[in-house]
Amino acid sequence: MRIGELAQKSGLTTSRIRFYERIGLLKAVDRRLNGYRTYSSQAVTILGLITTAQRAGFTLDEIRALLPSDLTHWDHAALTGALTRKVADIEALQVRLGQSKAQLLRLIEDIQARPEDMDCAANARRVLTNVLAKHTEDLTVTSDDVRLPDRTDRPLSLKPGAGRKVVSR
Amino acid sequence: MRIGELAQKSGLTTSRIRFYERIGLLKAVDRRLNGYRTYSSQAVTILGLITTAQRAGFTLDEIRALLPSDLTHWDHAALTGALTRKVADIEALQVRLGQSKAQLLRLIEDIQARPEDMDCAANARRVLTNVLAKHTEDLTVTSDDVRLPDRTDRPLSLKPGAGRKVVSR
DNA sequence: GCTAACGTTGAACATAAGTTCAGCGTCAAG
DNA sequence: CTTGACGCTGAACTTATGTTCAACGTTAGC
Repeated sequence: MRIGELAQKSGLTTSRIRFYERIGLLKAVDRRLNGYRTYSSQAVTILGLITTAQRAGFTLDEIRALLPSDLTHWDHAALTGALTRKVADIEALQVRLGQSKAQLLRLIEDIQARPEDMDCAANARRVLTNVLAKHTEDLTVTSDDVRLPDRTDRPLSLKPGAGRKVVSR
Repeated sequence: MRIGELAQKSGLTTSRIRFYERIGLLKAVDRRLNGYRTYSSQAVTILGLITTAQRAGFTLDEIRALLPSDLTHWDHAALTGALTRKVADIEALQVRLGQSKAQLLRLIEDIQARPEDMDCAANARRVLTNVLAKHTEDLTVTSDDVRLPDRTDRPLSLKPGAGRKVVSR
């Protein structure tokens, strides 16, 4: 089939399919004499796998490292290893999400719990102090701490090495 | 204080502080006659708030929209609204994380549950079919469905509008 | 033979949140 | 007076995941 049909069958755009080829992720492609790409029905499966893996939190680089050229011949060890690590990543993120959610809920309550006799400015200071309490602790500790406190100070997202970043320098 | 001291006190880099100023996020800055930036101790608080909000999943744009120029004068309604929406975003992501994790665990089990009498190729096909089952359903349904199935087909991350994307076109 | 739909390419653009760099100015100590 | 640390600017670069565009080639139907 040509690229348009593959796009339709896989639900991806043609630009995305060409992009995957360019970065070496989709190698199952041939060329007709006129230069048109041709795909077998395997390509649909591969694209399905790619988007499924993406949904599960794998980057395209990770997927490329795991996807074999022959779909019937996987690297079992690497695969289950990567899957297990991804589960751990997810669990770590779940923990952080729970903490963030709890902090937000506490904050919402705290804002609404302004004592009748307190003016807004004072309330703001009170809430502000509470919000920054944990962070400031971190800071004062960090300032002459040797082991970094695991970098929880970054946006919430499921990135490959989200936990243990080794700054090679 | 000058920028270096603020960087040290806030734990951010000077480039990051200048960047925040450039994008209009940190307005609490004055200039000496020599061109050097000067900050009050409020700036430390503001930077602390910014990184705390970032950790909780707010983008810099969102933070800019919520941060008042006067820390004692917040927009209560906008703030609690944003906080509540962020909690909802987190809950949505928690659900997706749970699903992804469950799928990965199922997949790991499935890979290891290869029947003794089945060769690797056949096992690969079996597992592959299972993995893609849900996705293929989605696809066949989507093809002539009116309401989009809520775009769960994208990487896991906590982005502002992660749930309900309105394509204005 | 024309037109519409499809295909090709390379390059540029988009986003978010910064970092890095070159080239220059300022300031305090020795 | 020199040196080193600190500061300034604007521009370019980074990462990941694509999209968009212009300019051109191919093919099928009429």
